[in-house]
Amino acid sequence: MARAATTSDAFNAVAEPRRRDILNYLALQERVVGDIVVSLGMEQPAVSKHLRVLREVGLVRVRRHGRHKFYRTNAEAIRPLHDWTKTFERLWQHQLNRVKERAEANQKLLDKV
Amino acid sequence: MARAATTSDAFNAVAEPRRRDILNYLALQERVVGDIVVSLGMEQPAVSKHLRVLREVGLVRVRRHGRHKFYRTNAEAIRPLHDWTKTFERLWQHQLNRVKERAEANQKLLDKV
DNA sequence: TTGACATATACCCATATAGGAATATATATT
DNA sequence: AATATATATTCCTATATGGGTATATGTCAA
Repeated sequence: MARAATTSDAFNAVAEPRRRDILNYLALQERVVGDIVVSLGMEQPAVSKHLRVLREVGLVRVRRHGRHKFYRTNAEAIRPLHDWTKTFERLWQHQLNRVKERAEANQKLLDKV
Repeated sequence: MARAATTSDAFNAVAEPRRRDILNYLALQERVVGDIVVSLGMEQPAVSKHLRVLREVGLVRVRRHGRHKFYRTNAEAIRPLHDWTKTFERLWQHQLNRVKERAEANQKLLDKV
């Protein structure tokens, strides 16, 4: 089997860095394709292709106005990613505490020397 | 160019669902490869290959004991993912509020009929 | 040393990619 | 109608993938 399609879910879609760039850029306000091309310095076909992937997994929404198309990030589609990562939040806090505690213990030992 | 390597960063590594399964499984306690094979019902070589990818991007840590190897999730490596998704948290809350408000407004109109 | 057990790697293959260049489609303007 | 503008699609290619099967490596036990 090959790798799962980029369009199979949000996890695969956002694995590509340029697509995350696009999502960041479209987060605060909707933008026209040409703006993305200029602002992110990518080729226009590349932008269109990335937008297609993002649209297919629901990460962006489109609105047509004449010959322009306004894209915007659909934050709701990022939520599954957030939810999954969040299940580990407690763990890295715990791991950080252990590192911190050990560092402090070592410091105490050093202080005695 | 082809797709970025699965080992290029955590985003690409966790795009594969079975690797997320493994990370979930190894989150609470370290486990031996054979346990993963049995518990997740995968072929042993497949597990080893997934573990290699996860290890290369720092998502798991290994400890050898005799002929066994204990793997555990390194939650800290998931943090960049969490941080990125978190920047959109405010947005989907906002978008949800808008949906809710509109629903309530529509309900009010219906009540008058 | 030989054999059993645990894990890792090598090899094969079908498949999807991202980028680039060229072209197609759709809409507006004159 | 003809042209310009905005966006999307097609075609090409090099590359990496994940699964399966077989095999290699490493370690323990007798």
